[in-house]
Amino acid sequence: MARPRSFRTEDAVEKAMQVFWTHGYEGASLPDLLEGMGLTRGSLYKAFTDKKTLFLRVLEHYEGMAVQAGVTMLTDCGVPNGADRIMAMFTNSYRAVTDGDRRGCLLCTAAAGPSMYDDEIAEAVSRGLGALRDAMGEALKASPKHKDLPEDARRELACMLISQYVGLRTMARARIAPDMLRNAVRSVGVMLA
Amino acid sequence: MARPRSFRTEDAVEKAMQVFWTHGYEGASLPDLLEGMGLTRGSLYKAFTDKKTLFLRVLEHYEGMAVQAGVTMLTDCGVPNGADRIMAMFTNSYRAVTDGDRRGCLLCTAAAGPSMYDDEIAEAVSRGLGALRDAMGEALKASPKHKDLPEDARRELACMLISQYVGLRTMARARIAPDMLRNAVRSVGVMLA
DNA sequence: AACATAGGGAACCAATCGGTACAAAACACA
DNA sequence: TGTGTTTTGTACCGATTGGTTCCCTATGTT
Repeated sequence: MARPRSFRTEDAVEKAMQVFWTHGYEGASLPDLLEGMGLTRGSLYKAFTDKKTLFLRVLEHYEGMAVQAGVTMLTDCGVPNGADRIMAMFTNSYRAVTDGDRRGCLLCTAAAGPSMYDDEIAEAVSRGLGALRDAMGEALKASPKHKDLPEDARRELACMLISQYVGLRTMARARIAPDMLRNAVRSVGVMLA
Repeated sequence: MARPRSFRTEDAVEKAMQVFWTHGYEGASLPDLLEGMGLTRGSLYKAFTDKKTLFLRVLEHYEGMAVQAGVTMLTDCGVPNGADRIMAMFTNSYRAVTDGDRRGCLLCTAAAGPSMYDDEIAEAVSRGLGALRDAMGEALKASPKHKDLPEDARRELACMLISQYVGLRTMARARIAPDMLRNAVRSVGVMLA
């Protein structure tokens, strides 16, 4: 018994995600978001309360998209060797850069930014990176070289790989020479081989 | 034949560094800086032109302090095994967190932030990380396990270690569970051993 | 047709942003 | 002690920040 939304909420979140992804949380202004989402102030605030709430929605969306894609890749039994799955993920991150996508990872950008001061954002970041870490652990279980390691060692290695991931994607944003990223990825390959 | 500065420029830069270190570039407002540096708008703009110029000065200062400290640690021949020097650096980063310092690395925070849009800042970040990478390479030359590797492989490994460093310090800022950082560091230790 | 709720758009808000103008004060040198 | 030069402090600037409020219109349901 009321007028329906003229936009799908998820679409708006998706578009907001693109804006935050490129500009970061603090760097994305309201006008940026309004333009990117294709709606006006009134609609935005009615639908999402405020900027931070929108950002939390976006982080959830990102978890459901990019993070989930990573988890799927890492646990994809179609690739029998887990180390290969991990390498695929790192290689993808590197290729994104050579393809011109220097936005890095929304989670990693948020990690360096607002999560320092905001508990809810920090928690969302932790949650996303934790999911990736667990998926890394699963992948290692499917790696001939690592499957017989003690559980602790595998878990530690997964943490290291996440840290590697965060570093790689953060440097991508900083426009570090692509060589450095490629070298890092190659070295991860050597280490896992 | 004029009135002299009432503050030492380097002192002011040092204080500005502290502010930028905790708040990041965009997160540090002029009032934040003025209070932290203990001077007024007029003095700041006369001495440093504008915020960005000040930040570039700060980055230089950071290179001369923190980065140089890292380079010194990595190339310190007092510790004969280069791998030990590298581990000392990672262990220090972890201990900073357990000691309550969650600011991470100014360079890494800048990497995720303004270096995306500003060439000069991006270049300064690259320069600092490059210096650390080279020092990592030097340390590896002094590691029994790595000194006989081909030059390329060592260089690649150095890139990976830098990426690891950036990841670690970025996650520190994000208030990721310290366990994750400790695990990552331990795993680096295993890898280098 | 009437009602309830939604969106759309603009006007408006106080606060803050980085930055500037300028007068007064403080020093070095003669 | 003057004189000239620079610093310092403050008032002020326009622009932008995130956020609110309003009214009008559109579109469902009953």
